[in-house]
Amino acid sequence: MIDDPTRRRLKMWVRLLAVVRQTEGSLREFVRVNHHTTLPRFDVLAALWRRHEGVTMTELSRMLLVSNGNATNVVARLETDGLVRRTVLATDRRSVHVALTPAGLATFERLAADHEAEVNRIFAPIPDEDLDMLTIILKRMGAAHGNAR
Amino acid sequence: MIDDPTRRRLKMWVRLLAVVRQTEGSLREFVRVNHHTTLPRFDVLAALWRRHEGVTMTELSRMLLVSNGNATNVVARLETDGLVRRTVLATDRRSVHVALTPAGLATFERLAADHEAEVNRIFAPIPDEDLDMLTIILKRMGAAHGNAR
DNA sequence: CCTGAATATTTTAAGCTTGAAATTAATTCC
DNA sequence: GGAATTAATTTCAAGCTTAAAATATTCAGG
Repeated sequence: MIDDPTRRRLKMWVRLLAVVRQTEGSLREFVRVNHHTTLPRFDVLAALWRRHEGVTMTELSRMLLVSNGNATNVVARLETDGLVRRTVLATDRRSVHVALTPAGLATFERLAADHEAEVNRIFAPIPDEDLDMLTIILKRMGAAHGNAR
Repeated sequence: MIDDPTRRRLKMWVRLLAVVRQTEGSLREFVRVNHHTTLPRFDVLAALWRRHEGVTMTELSRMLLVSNGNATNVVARLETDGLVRRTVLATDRRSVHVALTPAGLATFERLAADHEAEVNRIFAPIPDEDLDMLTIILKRMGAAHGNAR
């Protein structure tokens, strides 16, 4: 019972969740204090930066693993602030294309550099071997998720 | 630049976040469909189950890594449903003691068994070695977090 | 062409979450 | 003992998030 593999998986999940929540807490505080913004907004900007030609709302919500309604809200606020632009596609008027504005690009690039440095700071104590091993295992876990559904 | 250790840490974090979000999505769906409840409620019940003598609101929010106002809300809803009990401490009338009711205990125990099985199902493809390695690394990461602040 | 199914998005209602302000109680320090 | 500080919790406003319903558009058959 002590080494019950089911229990071991549960404990790993609890730890995984704890590490992620602590880290998210640190990063949330960091972007709030230093850039007056939030993680969901950062995530949207980052997704649009990676696909600088722009994406549809459906693509965006899949990239971020959030609901479509959620994406609508965050994007709407970013549009109000002039950081992203929404345009209805001429080829399919159901679809909405979202892309960074020049202001959004500039904002994100400032933000991203600091964010990366902060992530680096937070994980600095993790030895390189752990980091590599972790990345490999996470890659496999992501793949398993994809297959499971 | 390709093997920039800072970039490696960032990529690991992005993967970590993705795995956790996918898993949370699966678990959220699972508890919603099978038990008509949510993950935040489950988390509170689990924390109270682990400390069956009950905890104060402050302890609870620290255990769950959420804000105090958040804990107040979720606990208030659980109290309405008769799953937890709140009592002002006689020794310190500022503090509120929260504990499972018998109904809450019964509900949680049904829930927990299924939840554990689902976590097991989700992580079943992960080999035992990966699981052990992951647990060790996560333990170190948690410790690093503790030290960093 | 027209109707029905499928697709993309927004809207809605409810709940979750945060950070800050407000409230209440205990403690400390003259 | 009373004022000021500290501590525990709740309240509040704003934003985040989801699932489901509503809207609008496209597509596929007849």
